[in-house]
Amino acid sequence: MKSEPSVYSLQDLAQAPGGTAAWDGVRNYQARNFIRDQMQPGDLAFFYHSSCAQPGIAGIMEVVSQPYPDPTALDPADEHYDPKSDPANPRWYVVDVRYQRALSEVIPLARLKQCPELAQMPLLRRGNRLSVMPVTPEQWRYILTLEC
DNA sequence: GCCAACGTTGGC
DNA sequence: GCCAACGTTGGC
Repeated sequence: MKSEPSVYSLQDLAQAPGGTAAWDGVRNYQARNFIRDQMQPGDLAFFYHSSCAQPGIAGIMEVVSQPYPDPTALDPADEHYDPKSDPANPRWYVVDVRYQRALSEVIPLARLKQCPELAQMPLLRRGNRLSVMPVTPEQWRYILTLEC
């Protein structure tokens, strides 16, 4: 799950009450589908820092809620408000995530790209712009071996 | 700041 | 339903 650290970083999540926050503001249908249809409490996720000096995987968090409608989409005062989202038929979804730990060092995108084992990851596909995407168990385990 | 890649919008 | 124009993402 990607976030720009200048907007919301792993450290921000760590300092949130209970280390927990709603992963809100996702406004892409494919990413929405992953949240709404695939995520369950107990799932783990990498926190990826994008659009920054060192893009890469910064830490690990846990999904701690079922998917539910994104409240920011229904709040006219919120910058992520979507007037086309209907409370009776919500268009956008969130899950709550809880900080688990930071990696010993950020695993840079450039390092991930060097690994043939990870070539199939959507994250590494050319032109990928998804902010939420799946990681296979094999990819997950392999990435953790890159942590020194 | 540049620009490639992609998603969305809207005219037809 | 097509597709050009536009906006956004995100690495570099």
